Amino acid sequence: MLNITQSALSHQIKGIEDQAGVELFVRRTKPLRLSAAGLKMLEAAEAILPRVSALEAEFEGLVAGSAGRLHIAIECHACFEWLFPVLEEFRKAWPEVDVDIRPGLAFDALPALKREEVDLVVSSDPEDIADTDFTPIFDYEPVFVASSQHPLAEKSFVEASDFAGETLITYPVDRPRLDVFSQLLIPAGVVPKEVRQVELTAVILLLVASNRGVAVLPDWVVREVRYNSDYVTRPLTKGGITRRLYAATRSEDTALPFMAHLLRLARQEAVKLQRPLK
Amino acid sequence: MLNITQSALSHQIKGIEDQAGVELFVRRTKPLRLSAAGLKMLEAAEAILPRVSALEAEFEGLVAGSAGRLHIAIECHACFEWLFPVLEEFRKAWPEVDVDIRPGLAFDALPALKREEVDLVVSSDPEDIADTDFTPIFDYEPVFVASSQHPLAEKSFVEASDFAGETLITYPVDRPRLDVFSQLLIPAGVVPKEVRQVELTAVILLLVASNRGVAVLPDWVVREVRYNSDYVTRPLTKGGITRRLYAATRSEDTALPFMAHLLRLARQEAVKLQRPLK
DNA sequence: CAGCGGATATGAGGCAAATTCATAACGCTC
DNA sequence: GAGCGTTATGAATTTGCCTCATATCCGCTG
Repeated sequence: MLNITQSALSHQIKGIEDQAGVELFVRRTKPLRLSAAGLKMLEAAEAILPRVSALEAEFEGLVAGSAGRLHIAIECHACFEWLFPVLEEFRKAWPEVDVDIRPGLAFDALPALKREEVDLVVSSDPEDIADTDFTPIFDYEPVFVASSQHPLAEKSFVEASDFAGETLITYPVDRPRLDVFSQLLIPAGVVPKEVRQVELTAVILLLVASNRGVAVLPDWVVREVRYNSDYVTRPLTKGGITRRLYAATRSEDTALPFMAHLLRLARQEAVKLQRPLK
Repeated sequence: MLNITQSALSHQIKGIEDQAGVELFVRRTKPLRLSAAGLKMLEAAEAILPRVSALEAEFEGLVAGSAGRLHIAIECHACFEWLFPVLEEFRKAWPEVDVDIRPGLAFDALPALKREEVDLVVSSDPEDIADTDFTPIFDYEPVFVASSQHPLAEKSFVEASDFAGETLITYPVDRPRLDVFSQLLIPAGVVPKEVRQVELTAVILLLVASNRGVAVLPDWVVREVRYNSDYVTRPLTKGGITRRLYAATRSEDTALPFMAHLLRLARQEAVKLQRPLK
């Protein structure tokens, strides 16, 4: 059964007994029987060995591609909103994949990707990094949101200078990571009167509605309020600004079946987001 | 830290990686970091290794004599009654000892002792077995119990022939294992009119009280009903029969500290049993 | 960006540990 | 108590692990 000679097994048993300092078998009887200590060891073995087998099975699934890890860092703060339904869908298809969203990596996400701390980074700023692929997911437009009572509601579009006297409500991240700053205000050298940082999208909208400030959010975030008369949404600059969202992955992982599937699902979800909701 | 060269460790890691078929470390970075698979393995190790240490600690306690196993078989059916409080006491003193009463070994208990299926047998029939010690615990007297309404209540003692017309209530074990039969009826060649087997002592007493039969029980079992006017107790034969209860143990175990302690506790408990209750 | 230095990997050789083969000892059964 | 199946032991052999020596890799510094 063990593909080993009887002698080797006998030597092994003796070895374990010497190491443990106890007799594992009752030799007084014929045939051999487990002693009290032997039973304890059997108990332990029956707890441990399946754990080891499970680990081996997990590794096997890992090389077969049916299992794996998919820890996601999102630089884009609002992306949670569309990512979550995607992951819900994904989990059903790949139950063996360990899915997680890692918060607190909003910055420094790309180095973390290389260090294998995460496996996918959602980002708007592709860089030319070796062994890292940036797969486009969808385009979006950062749009200006204000209360319909706000003076800027009169304009058909807003520009950098319009922000000079405003209170701008943003997510709590560094300014260069925010589209308003990186795409509009920093290039124009404009600084808003005040910047207020708020964690939740719903709270930002609440503050905007009560005219405590203005915000810039991705179009798909504000699609829910576009037809709400409390708010107005306006393009940034005359033609609007378009940005592209990417999924950054290690090149070795990009072709992984579950990774490809996630990217497909993400693009699908994006299409749904563009549909005006009725 | 491991008392091993760096080279050996590197070889070991490679060996595990080859066997598991996965990379345990991310070599892209400096210093080395655990990969997803490596983290899984670490998780498993942190579950398994303490389990192994616990086993080793248990074995250590075993050889030190502070731990051990004490599985008890009782041939004598009623012995449960006095054994239980003894074990309660014992557990407090030897928390590391695995104490249990093994039912269903009422017969064949001594061979089970040799086979190390149990570690102590309570028996009234010492045999001369090699490597087996019989330590006396206490003497008792099997006494006749009947309803005070029963005709035999008139006699000052009962003898074998008195049982011929009676319904005898016994524990559900083979007749030779019952004191009435082995000590009285079998030698005299008497067979009761009927034998009814009942599991619980309390139920036996109930049936006796309602005059559905008579019984023979150890004196310490019936001490509670001795002064109850529903019952009478009478010696078997004029002088009464005396029996001795023994604890049978493997000779190698008899001197074990916890074993000696249990035997002492058992003898102590026996003294309490002999005291008439007030 | 070259070059340095610490960290990790590789290869060959030696040695200890595990396996095997041969056989002895043991415990049952008849 | 002979005979058989089971378990243990010892010596020879093989396997596999460790060390030493050295190569390679990677990040850092100037």
